[in-house]
Amino acid sequence: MTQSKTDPRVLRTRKLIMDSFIELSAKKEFKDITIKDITTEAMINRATFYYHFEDIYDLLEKVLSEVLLVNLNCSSYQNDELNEEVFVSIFTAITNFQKSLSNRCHRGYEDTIARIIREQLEIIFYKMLEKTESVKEEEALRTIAVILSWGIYGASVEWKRFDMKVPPEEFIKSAIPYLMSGIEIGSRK
Amino acid sequence: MTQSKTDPRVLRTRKLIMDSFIELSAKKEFKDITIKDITTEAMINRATFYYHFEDIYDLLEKVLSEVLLVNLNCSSYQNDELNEEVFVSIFTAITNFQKSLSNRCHRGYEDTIARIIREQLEIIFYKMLEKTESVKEEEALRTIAVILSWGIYGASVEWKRFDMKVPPEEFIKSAIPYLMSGIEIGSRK
DNA sequence: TTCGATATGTCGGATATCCAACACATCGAT
DNA sequence: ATCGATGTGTTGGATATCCGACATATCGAA
Repeated sequence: MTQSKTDPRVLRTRKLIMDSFIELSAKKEFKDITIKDITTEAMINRATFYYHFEDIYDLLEKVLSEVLLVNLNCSSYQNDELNEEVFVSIFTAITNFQKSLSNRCHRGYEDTIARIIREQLEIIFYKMLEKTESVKEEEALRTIAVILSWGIYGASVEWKRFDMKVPPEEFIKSAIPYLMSGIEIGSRK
Repeated sequence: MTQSKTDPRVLRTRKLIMDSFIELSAKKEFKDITIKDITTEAMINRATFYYHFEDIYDLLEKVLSEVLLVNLNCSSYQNDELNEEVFVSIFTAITNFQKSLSNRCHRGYEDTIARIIREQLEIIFYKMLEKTESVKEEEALRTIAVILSWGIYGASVEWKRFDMKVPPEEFIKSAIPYLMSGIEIGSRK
C-alpha cells in the first residue's frame, strides 16, 4: 500500500528461503530442519537468513501466512465475504500445510506450530471481518476472530484424529454449521 | 580446479538466469526472448545480466555448454571414453535442446545458434579426446574434434529434416558408423 | 522522412548479501 | 565431568547486485 517498493533482492531472497523451507518440509520433519539446511538449499549465506527472519519459527509463521493469503486470493478472489468457499479454502490450506510440515508428530514442537497456525488464522479472520464493514466494534470482531481461529484449527486436529479418512472439503463443510452457530457474523453489509 | 572458489552470489545468479532462459525457451521462440524477459523471470536487475554475460548469444552458448556437460557427467559417468553411449547422450542432449529452443525455424537466428552449438561440441570433443591420452599430437586431435562436431551436428539437422520420426537414440546409433569411418580415434590407451 | 516506443549496453553511487570469526548452548561419547 | 561436534545468533569489512540515468539502435506508424 503505502510502502515505497522494497528492494528486489529482499523479495528474491525471501522467496528463495521460503521455497527452500517448503521443499525441505516435504522431505524431513520440522524438528530436523536446520537453518544451514535451508540456506544451503536456497543458495544464500546463513547470516542473510537472520537479516530477514528472527529464527526458524518466525520463518514458519511468515510462510504459513503467505500460504494462507495466496490460497485466499486465488479462491474467494477478493469476494471479501466469509462464505462457505472461504472456510473450505482456508481449511484445505491448513491441512495441506500440516501434511507437508511433519509426517510424524513430535511433542513440544507441535505445540509451537499449533500456536503459530492459530495466531495466523486469527489475523486472517480479523482482516476479513474488518472488510465486511460490519457495524460491530473492534472488540467484538476480535472475539469472533479468536473463536473462529480456535474452532477451525480444532477442526483440523479432529480431522487428523480421524486419520484423514474424509476429504478435507467434505469434512469442513459438515463442520461449518457448528463453527458459525451462535456467532452473528456481520457479512450482510 | 585451481580457481579459489567463486562468490556464491554469482553461482546463484547465473543459475537463476540460465534456468529462466530455459524456462522461457519452452514458451517463446528464441528471437522473441528479450533480456528484460529473462531478468524479470529471474528476479534480478537487468544490469546484473551484463555483469555475467556479454549478450544473449553468450548466454545461449554457456547454457548449451552447461547442458551438454551435465548430460555427459550423468551418463558416461567419468568413463572418459568416446564410446557409443557418449555419442547417444550428446546427440539426445542436442536434440532436446533444439526442441526446447525454438519450435518454428527463423532464418538468421538459426545460423547463429548452429554455430554456437557446433563450437561447443568441438570443445567437448576436444576435451574428451585429450583425456584418452592418445599418442596423437594436438593438431590431429583438433581436426578430429572439428570433424566429429560438424558430423554430429549435421546428423541432428538431418534428423529434424525427417520430422523427428525416429527416436534420437535409434537415429544416432545407425549413424555412428559413418561418423567414425575413416577416423582413427585413439581411445585405446 | 520523422516520430514515439522499445531493446540493448554502460556507468557511478547506494545497498543487500557474503565471509570469517566469535560467543554461547546442546548433546552424545569417553 | 570433560570433551568434541554441531547448531544458533551476531558483528564489521568486502563485494555482488540494484537503481536511475544515459546514449544508441531498431522498427512500425503517422
